[in-house]
Amino acid sequence: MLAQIQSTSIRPLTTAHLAQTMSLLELTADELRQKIDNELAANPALELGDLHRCTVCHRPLSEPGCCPVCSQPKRVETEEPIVFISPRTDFHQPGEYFDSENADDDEWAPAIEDLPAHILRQIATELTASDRPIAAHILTSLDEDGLLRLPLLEIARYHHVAPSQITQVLRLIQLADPIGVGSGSPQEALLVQLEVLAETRPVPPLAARAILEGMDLLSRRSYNELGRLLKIPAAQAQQIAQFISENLNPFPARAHWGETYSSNPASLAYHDADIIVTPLNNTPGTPLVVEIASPYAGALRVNPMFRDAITQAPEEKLEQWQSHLDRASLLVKCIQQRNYTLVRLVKRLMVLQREFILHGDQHLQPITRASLAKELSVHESTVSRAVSDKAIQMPNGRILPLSKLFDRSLNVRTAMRQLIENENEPLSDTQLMDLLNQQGFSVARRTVAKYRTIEGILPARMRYTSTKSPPQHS
DNA sequence: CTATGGCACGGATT
DNA sequence: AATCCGTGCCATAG
Repeated sequence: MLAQIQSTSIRPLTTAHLAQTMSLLELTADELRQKIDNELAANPALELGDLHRCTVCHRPLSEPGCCPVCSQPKRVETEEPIVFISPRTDFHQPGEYFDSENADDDEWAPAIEDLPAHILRQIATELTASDRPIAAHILTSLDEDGLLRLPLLEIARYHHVAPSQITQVLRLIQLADPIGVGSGSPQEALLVQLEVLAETRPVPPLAARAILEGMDLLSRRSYNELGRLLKIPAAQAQQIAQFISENLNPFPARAHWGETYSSNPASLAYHDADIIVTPLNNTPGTPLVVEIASPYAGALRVNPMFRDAITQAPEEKLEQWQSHLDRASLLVKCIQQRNYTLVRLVKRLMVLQREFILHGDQHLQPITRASLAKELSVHESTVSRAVSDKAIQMPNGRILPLSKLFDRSLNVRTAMRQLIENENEPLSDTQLMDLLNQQGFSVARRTVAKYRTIEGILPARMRYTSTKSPPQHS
């Protein structure tokens, strides 16, 4: 990589160059692709060479040879993450990648893909050949809210398969990124979201029943009636309703739910994950495989013919050509710099947050951008730029903002939630504080209260009724 | 009197 | 330089 950087240098770096490197760092993969596309169109000195492909799986690579995954199929002895730059953002699947002859390099995914494509890409690897047309059928039938208004039986009949297979495919879709998408009703969507949410954090025990039985009451906000239905105090009913409205979304395709029905198209734009992490295999010490999306990586270069031609440039064109050449080489160089920084940063991040990635919120290390910057001996703002606006896809398929890996208090909050979840009698903030301090989290009582409200948990006094009332489960 | 929420301050983060 | 976050102090509710 370093050799490549040096080989394209023409004029020495200026502060303007550095500025561009920094601004590139804060672009997401999609934004970067757009910028490159613009530059490609405007600058004849820049060209797109052939993509390298993995010799085994044909996956596009930024460097010639075999991709890091195929070349290390059974490497389990190291916890060192495998981080590499990928020219595309697709999920990696050895052997099942594009056939090289069918791969249409001209047709890249659009910068902002539509919802069906977004979902399909997430679940593509889990679909069998016979599932594919079904998934396509379902995805193209989604309405604008992300709901499926088509009877399942109809789809089953159309494809001549058992309804159970349909539900199986549908299930995959529902668990994909706008969670709950493809559900038959807002109700169902809420339930799916609730279920997924419950995997990582406690949810009010009666929330499922509230959705199932009291949907109309929820939407009418009649908490008293809801309370009566669930045999709980109205205050608690309201708490549940609040939880639902804050954390769940009956229309998965809409980014936000609430009074603001303003159909804001920007909020519907799902952007790709810029980073994708998967465990290489399921053995305990398995390395993490991390792809960093960087469009055209390895293919973008300065046109060598253009460079040669400049020696014979007509006098009046010389200045313009030279500037084209400079711009082109600068962009290439800056992108390589960007990728290099990103790789280093992500690599370190993966080591630090390995437990979190594999085992969830509780294991998140409260690291700061500043500390990471120090370790990598770069400026803090560099880390800040690199992290901002980017999204990372976790092994479970969730796409979350990269900044979540820098949450200072998530681990404490999850610990606190668990304490409350397992409590026999409501614990006061002070008691919670003591317990948390025992676990090594030094937080003040006042802070516990803050976290509690952040998590939408009622004060101990109000929780009393909920614990004492019928211990029903759903 | 105890448990919480509000306000504001200082230090960390961006 | 602006902003966010944890915390202490104090008022208030129960």
